[in-house]
Amino acid sequence: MDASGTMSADLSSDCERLAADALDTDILGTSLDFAMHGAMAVLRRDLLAQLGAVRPVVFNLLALVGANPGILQTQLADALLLDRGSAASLVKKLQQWRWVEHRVREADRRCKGLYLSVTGARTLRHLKSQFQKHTARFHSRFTPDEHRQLLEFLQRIARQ
Amino acid sequence: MDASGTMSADLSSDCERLAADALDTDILGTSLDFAMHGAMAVLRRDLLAQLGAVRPVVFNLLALVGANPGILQTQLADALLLDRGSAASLVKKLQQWRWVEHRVREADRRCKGLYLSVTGARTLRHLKSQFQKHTARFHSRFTPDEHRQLLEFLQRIARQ
DNA sequence: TATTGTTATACTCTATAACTATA
DNA sequence: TATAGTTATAGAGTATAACAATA
Repeated sequence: MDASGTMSADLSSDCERLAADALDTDILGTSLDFAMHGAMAVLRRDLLAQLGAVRPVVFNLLALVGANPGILQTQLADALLLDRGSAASLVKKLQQWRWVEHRVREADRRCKGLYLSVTGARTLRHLKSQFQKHTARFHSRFTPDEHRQLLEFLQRIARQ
Repeated sequence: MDASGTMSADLSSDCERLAADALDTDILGTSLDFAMHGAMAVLRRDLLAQLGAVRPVVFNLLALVGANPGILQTQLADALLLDRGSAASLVKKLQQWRWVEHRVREADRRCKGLYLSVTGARTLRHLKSQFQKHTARFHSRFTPDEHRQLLEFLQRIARQ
């Protein structure tokens, strides 16, 4: 349609856009992948703005170390859905920032238990309060039942 | 816990991992962001394996051009949630592969309408059948009602 | 001045693979 | 031989910004 609402028979001689809602989204309209992509994009943009310079994966890692003092890198990798190399790079960065410390386990010197530093613990508390603001904005779009249901749906997809 | 099921008072002298299901997931357990991340990872891995060398975004782009002959790059960018630069790079690649062609609109020579080539149309048909196999694997985890509900939930998040 | 498209560049995220040290 | 961790590299995906052509 052009601006006056009539069909344009020849697009190549009419630079009006097809109206956005006149676009045929084809498979995209019912694609789980694409709907997920869109939801992720919005969620992520909001979370990034809320956490500032801290990446979401760093927040997740801090939360896990905070809740599981002595956790190993390989366990972090598993829980965060990362490979060992990516987990190692992250941990190295967090150690340079002095947010995380490690102690080699004497019983098996290959293993390093990870712990939050005092600074790391303080940072985590701050990030959690920021995360709560982010979470609240999206929780408010769902009833408690809907939210539980959505989480269950997502976990059903993630289950291998 | 160690292998015998007793608590280890001193982790630093015990290299047993905390059992995976004994990990405290803290906020990750109820985090929409993390659940979404996990679901996306599984969906995406499956889709990549099914589409072979073709990236999901390329499939989405082909589907849109196929369903909307003459569509503009900026419209593609909007629909695919990309910026114009990324859309331009994609379109350029697809033109080099001879899957997509363009015609400059004489009424406004800034605009290029995009169309599938014969090869592109054939490729799209193949990719759609591959995509269906992927889709079927995940649809089977949901009743039709649940699937509709999940899509609606995701769109509710994506709505700005 | 606004819009379409182009190009170069850079950053995030993650994977792969080769490596060391320890068991 | 297997496991924990390290490091270098590469690729996908996307954003930013400066640019040209057209309106």
